[in-house]
Amino acid sequence: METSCCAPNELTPDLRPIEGPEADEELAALAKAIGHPARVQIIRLLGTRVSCVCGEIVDQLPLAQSTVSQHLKVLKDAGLVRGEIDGPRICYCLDPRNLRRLRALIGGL
Amino acid sequence: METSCCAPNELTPDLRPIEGPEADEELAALAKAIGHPARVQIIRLLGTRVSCVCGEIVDQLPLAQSTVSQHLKVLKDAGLVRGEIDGPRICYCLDPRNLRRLRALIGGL
DNA sequence: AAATGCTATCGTCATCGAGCGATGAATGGA
DNA sequence: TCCATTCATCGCTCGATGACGATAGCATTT
Repeated sequence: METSCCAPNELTPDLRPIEGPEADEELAALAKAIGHPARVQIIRLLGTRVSCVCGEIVDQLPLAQSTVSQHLKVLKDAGLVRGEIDGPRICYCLDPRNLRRLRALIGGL
Repeated sequence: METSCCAPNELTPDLRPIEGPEADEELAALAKAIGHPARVQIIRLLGTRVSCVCGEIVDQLPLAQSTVSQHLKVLKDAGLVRGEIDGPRICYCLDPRNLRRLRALIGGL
């Protein structure tokens, strides 16, 4: 049915503090997840695609499938990317909430 | 003579592209440098201090002096921090230019 | 000249990260 | 039911990272 596989992009305000020990940990974790060129590329890919991508990412990167899967796991664990099962494949998309969170934290520096 | 040890904060516009392979590498490198809680704390410290700090950083962090020095080196290599010799000690300060650069790159995601 | 104080660097160790091929689990189609 | 496709996970190697104590370099002060 071609429903967008990505969540409805909730717009509730983010009340988490922008500094303090927890914010430091959070920022470090998010930044660490982006701290690799391949993962930056993945995020860019997911940003440009209107629909969410699945294994096309593997085709776009000069890396083995297992390696790309690892990078996706890192991004998913950091909360920057979500993956939803779509039949035999898995549909990845950005998590706009945590991306905004990252921008806010970086902006607070 | 208590001259501020930090450079004059030049305001020339940043013409570097915000996306593409080079930008990906650059963003990854900058993010990687921030990808550790201690380094986030260091950046925050340097941001709040009016004057540039030197070894006070060691006092503020629960880490050995050599470890802090290592983290400072990482931040310096990434271009986020500058260190200038000030007599017997070394004065560290943020590099506002590359901090802005980081914000721009993150904003471009 | 010698001593002190501040940082950087070195050596070491444990852990993590990145990369790959091979294997395994789950789904959809033949 | 069996096969093909898709993705995750395992096992492995190797280099990078984080942490520390100890040591060396350098400027100021005595």
